[in-house]
Amino acid sequence: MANQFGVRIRQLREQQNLLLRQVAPLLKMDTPMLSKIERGERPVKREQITVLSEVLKADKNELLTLWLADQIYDVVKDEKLANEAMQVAEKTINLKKRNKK
Amino acid sequence: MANQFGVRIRQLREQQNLLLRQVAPLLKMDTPMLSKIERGERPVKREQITVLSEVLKADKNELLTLWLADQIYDVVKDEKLANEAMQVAEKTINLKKRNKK
DNA sequence: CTATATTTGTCAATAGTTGACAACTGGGCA
DNA sequence: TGCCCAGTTGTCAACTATTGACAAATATAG
Repeated sequence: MANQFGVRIRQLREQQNLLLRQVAPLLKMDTPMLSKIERGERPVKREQITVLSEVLKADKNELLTLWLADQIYDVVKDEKLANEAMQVAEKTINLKKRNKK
Repeated sequence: MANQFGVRIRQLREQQNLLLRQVAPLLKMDTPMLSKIERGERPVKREQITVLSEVLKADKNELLTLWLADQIYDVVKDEKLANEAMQVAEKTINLKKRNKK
């Protein structure tokens, strides 16, 4: 599982000298769970990012971007055609954006 | 569900005047299933792409690229930060590639 | 050794996916 | 009109995967 996200939130948590057991309850999970999330062993839900960014006083967009990048990476990580696929996907994204939808 | 892949295989099938009921059994599925796949209503498994490219005499890499692009698109389609995330993911991909793994 | 922080392993409950089938729609044509 | 035929839609039980929760193990510091 890709994990720039987990690495980053661990970094943020440690910078603020917060313990897993302090942060976990705020996210309504237990300590082992948060540990696993930070190490990318368990997936993070999109909705949890908002709470995380508040608790860790982090920029939500930064975290969201990392989280999305992880999802994307998971899709293509073992693929020879990763770069080609990314290009095609990017084209599609920009096309849809232009069409207001 | 993103569906450049489905659109393309439908196109290929129609170009060759093949019917759903002719192609579906070759892929070990029934007609409704293939119909749904072509319209993006059901996901396609990675392993099915090889068989599909053979049955439809298509370039496997082309189909694989479209399929991957669909997966990527599904991840970011409703995201404001889609482009940023794509950039980050691309960086990661190229980094890992450089590190031989 | 003890206390505290984190990690690992396990598992039942739940949620999601799958393949299969029946039923329906729409078009063509006798 | 009625009957095919190609494709579509809806449903559902069986299966698979994910989840949250907990106990136990490990690691680190005094």
